[in-house]
Amino acid sequence: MGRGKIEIKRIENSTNRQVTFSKRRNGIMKKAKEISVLCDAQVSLVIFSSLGKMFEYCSPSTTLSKMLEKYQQNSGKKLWDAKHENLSAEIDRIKKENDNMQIELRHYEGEDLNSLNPKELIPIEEALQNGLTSVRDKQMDYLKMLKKNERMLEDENKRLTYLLHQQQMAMEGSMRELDIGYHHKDREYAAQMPMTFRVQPIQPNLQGNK
Amino acid sequence: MGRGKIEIKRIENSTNRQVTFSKRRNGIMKKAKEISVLCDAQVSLVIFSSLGKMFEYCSPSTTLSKMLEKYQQNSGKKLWDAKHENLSAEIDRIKKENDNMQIELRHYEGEDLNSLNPKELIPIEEALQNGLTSVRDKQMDYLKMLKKNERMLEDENKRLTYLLHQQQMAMEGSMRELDIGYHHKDREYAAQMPMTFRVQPIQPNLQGNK
DNA sequence: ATCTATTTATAAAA
DNA sequence: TTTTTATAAATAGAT
Repeated sequence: MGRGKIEIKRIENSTNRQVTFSKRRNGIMKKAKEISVLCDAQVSLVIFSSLGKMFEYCSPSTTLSKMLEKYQQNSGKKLWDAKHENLSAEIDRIKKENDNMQIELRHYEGEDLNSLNPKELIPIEEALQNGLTSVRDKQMDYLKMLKKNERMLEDENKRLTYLLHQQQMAMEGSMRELDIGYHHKDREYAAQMPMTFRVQPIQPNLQGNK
Repeated sequence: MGRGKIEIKRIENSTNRQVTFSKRRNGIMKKAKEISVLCDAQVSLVIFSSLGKMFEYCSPSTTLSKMLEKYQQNSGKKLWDAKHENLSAEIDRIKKENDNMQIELRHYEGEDLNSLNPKELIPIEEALQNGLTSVRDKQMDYLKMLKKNERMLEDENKRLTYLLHQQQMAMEGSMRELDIGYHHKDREYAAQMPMTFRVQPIQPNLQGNK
């Protein structure tokens, strides 16, 4: 339908091909619109040019998504279901894993044991025994740590008490030497001592080192 | 392009509409094929008639799925991603659940305890203790069942031994009465007794009743 | 379906 | 690209 008849085969001349594409694309779009209107049909048309440019038509009464939904129902073919199936398979796999763990947990918690025979009880008992031992070891560790901290605090306290006493003695001595007629009690001196001179207790590490 | 020009609006006559649909559908399919070949383009065309019948064309160099994949990339529009996202969310949810159970299991097995503080160890210890108690109770149940079976077997054995002895005595007695000159020993009579007369021990129930 | 008068699409040229 | 125009192709209405 033009000045000359053409064979239906790839147009080798790139420019001609582009021009023909443009014209025929318009033509096919127009036809798609027309059949939609004339015949009350639903059409979806997606075209990619050889250079990857995209063109689309979809009947106004529908959407591409709806069309594809119907397409799948109608044809039984799968469009995205490869992905869906991958995801679904993944879900099934994880759910199974989940169920197994759930069962294992319940067994550890002493439930659903009737479904097990005596031989199957043995590894569970062992695991529980080991777990219990580990947990109690860990608790013991914490206890030891607390005790150790306590001892450290006590030692530090003794050291500080000693230092404090020494200091007080020293100050009392120098006060007497520089006697200026006032006789203060020890605790009053202590109260007047500047903050920076007071002995600070170390901060005990109650968390242990983790 | 026909005997008369037509307006592009819905054809009210149902038969005409059907016929026109059929003709134009062929036309548009042909055009789709032609542009595919002539211009090296990729075309996907899906048509539903007003009665819901489906027709499809897709360039031979591609598939509808691939086209739609490209469509999504190109347009940024989402076709199926609502569904995908649902599934993905489901997967995430289950995976999280999974991880939590995994951690719980590891704790029960006495691992990764360093990430817990002393307060958190207590419920685990309790659960383990309870689980261990339950498992051992169950094992005890099985033991009791075995013992019970054993007792039953012993009782049955006694009963059978008694019956056997009684029978042998009875046979010995009648043999003497019908004495025919031969003097068989007891065990030889027993060996000649037909199978059906021999005492069968009951089959003990080693599985318990579950 | 098939025919065919007519409209429409478009190849080649500009 | 778009327009032009000669011609091929599509198709409306009839059969």
